[in-house]
Amino acid sequence: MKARPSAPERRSPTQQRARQTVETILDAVLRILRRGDLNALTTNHIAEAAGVSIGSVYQYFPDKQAIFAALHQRHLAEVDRVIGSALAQHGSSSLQALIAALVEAMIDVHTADPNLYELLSTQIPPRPGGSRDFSQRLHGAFRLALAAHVRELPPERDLDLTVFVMTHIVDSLGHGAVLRRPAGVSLAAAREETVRAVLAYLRS
Amino acid sequence: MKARPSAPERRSPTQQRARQTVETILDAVLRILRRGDLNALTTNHIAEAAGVSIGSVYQYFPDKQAIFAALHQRHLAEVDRVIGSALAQHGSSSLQALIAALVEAMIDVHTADPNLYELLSTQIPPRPGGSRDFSQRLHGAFRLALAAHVRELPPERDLDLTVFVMTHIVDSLGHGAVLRRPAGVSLAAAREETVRAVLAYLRS
Amino acid sequence: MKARPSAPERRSPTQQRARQTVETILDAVLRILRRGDLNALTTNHIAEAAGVSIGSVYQYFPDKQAIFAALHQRHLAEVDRVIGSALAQHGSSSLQALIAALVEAMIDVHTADPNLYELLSTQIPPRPGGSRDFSQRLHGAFRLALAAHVRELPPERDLDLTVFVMTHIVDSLGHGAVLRRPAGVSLAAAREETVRAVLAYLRS
Amino acid sequence: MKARPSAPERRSPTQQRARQTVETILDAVLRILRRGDLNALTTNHIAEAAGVSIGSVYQYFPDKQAIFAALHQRHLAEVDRVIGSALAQHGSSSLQALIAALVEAMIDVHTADPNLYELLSTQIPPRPGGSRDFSQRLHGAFRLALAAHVRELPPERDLDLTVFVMTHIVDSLGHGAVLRRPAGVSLAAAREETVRAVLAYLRS
DNA sequence: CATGAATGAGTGTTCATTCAT
DNA sequence: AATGAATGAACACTCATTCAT
Repeated sequence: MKARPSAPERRSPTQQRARQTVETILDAVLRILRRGDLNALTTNHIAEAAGVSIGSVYQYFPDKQAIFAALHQRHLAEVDRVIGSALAQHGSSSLQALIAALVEAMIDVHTADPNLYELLSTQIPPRPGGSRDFSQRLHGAFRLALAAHVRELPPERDLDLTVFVMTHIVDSLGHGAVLRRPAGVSLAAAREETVRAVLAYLRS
Repeated sequence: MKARPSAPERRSPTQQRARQTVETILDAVLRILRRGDLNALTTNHIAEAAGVSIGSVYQYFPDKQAIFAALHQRHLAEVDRVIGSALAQHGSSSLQALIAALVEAMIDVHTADPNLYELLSTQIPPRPGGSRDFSQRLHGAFRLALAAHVRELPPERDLDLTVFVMTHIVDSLGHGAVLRRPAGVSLAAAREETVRAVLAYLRS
Repeated sequence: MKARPSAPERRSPTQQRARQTVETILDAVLRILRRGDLNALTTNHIAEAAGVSIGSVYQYFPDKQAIFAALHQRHLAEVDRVIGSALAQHGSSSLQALIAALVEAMIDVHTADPNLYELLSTQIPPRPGGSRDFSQRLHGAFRLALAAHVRELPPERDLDLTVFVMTHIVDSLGHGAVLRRPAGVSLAAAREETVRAVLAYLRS
Repeated sequence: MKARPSAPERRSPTQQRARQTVETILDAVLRILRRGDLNALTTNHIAEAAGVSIGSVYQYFPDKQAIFAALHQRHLAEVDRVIGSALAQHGSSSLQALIAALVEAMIDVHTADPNLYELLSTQIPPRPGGSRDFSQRLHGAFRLALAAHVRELPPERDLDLTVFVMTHIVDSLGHGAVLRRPAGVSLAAAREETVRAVLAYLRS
């Protein structure tokens, strides 16, 4: 926020280093989550995994919760990016293609770090009134997505409700497809089936 | 152990008292969960909330996990009961009515203690191969349910896959309907919409 | 202590049963000690191993210590018996034979339950002034034993001191021979060597 | 980390402080042992007696056992030192003087903290094959000590066996002289008698 | 700013002991 | 007497957090 009169592309070294440290810490958490060692998610271990001192962690995060909150933000940002990209590529395709792209995108986001979403849902207090952050984004995306295909859909659908349902179907199946998939079910099949379920619901 | 020729329904006092204590402890956990105070789920607090000493807790549960495992069993038993009852009442109704009953039943089970299911999914190690216990029950139920309506369904559906999808839709929406329902959406609407989604998926 | 007018060999059933229970409990402790599971020496486990209820244990022993104290008494009684028997058999043999018999006897007593003596020495508070009970017995035994062989011994030996030293040599080597014997040393060799050490000390 | 060209004896403050804390904790254990309050040997009490927090104890010791293991090491190091010093001073004296010096040295080591050795022997698992660490040291010392006096000793003695016996005599009497000495026996007399017993045994 | 030693409230758990049955 | 469910003080240990260096 400080004035940068001359060198436009330069952040103050201070801020840059700080940003770097924050990222390092968040990456360390993801690394631990990917190892699946949920018991290693202690502040001291996170610091060690990040290669910084525990003091430095508390320099940037007021408490442990704040680390997860930051990850939540990063997650939301990625969801934004991924949805935006899906809309850009398939905005003028058929409804089926568009929905498929969105579903694929959402599943991808969640399959990259399957434990992350579970952690966040446990650790981030779901603020009363629904996880606004999250579904507002999907809300907007789906509104855009569906706008071009209104005629293919039954009229009089409550958009809030529809997005609520779609979000949960996609989340839950994307998540479950990675963590709880039964023996005989392939990941690809689970994906296709999710798309099928969402489309069927939309058209019903 | 005392002779009791006429009243056959009596258990030995010893076992009865023990069973009672176990139930008291499990109920205390539910009470804490309902209060939403997830941080109060310590063994000592559970004992206090149950009105028994910490020693009594460990008389019946080898460790903290075992408490949750017992709740898991209770939950599964209730799912069994509820599904069985739905099948009994609507076994010969239309597919729509049957599915609606099942969905309602499942949602009811989960809405009674919305935090419980979340806790269990976090604390009970999902045994490799999928949470067999749980979906096996739904599997059987749906198989029975669908058997009478095969003609209404598209042929060649993979039952494992179908149950996997349905289970997640019902779980996720049942759960989300209670915990994350957006402002403008009523619980009844969420239920109806879940039924609609499941039926649409089944028929697709 | 109750009058037994007619049946001379009969104790009162009450007392006999009590005595029996006490022995059962003490035997259970020895059994646990022989298994080497020192962590299983809890009152509850002792009761279980004895096949009695924990309540019964406290019927006969005011507290846990008292159990070990009773074992201590039993141990002392056995030492008495064994020493007496050695004196009876070898009272008129050579000094060497007598000492050998005493040492063997003492080692036998300690090797039967090597952990017991260690436990007792840890758990029984060594009353100030030396463990009178124990060495008093050896004291008397050795006094008797040595009396017949005064001429073989150097004059002017302090008997208290001599017994103190002998007791410790025998105890320590008898114990160590079982629990800490190095690889290349046989039990028999350790015994012989103990006799040698004691005799050498006595004659020095 | 600061430049310190002239004073070479300084350790990094980090390590020094840590080392200090470790020593403080170990000293606290000895202090408690000297008070004889064996029940106060809890981790929390040790921390309190050391004037550090319980957290600091666990910063340096993985568990309670490790505290005793560290004391064991310290004890062994002192035995080393003391034996080395005895050998250095009396290496060329008579066998009697040498043995006397060794015995005195060992007794001194054990009389400083008579409860320590008992605790260690109870708490440190005696690794199979005999407490190598310990007797190996005495082994070496005695081998050196005896080497110069072979002619005074009977030939064909098994060195392992001899050291085993001597070690136990010295340990047991050194220990007993402090903790279980009978009323009429002075500490000095007990020491002399131990030397006499060891020499008599060696020459037998 | 970074460090990491130090903190201590709090956790899961044990076990000697009591007492209603 | 005998039982064993119940008790709860105490234990070993963890971990989020602070602060002197």
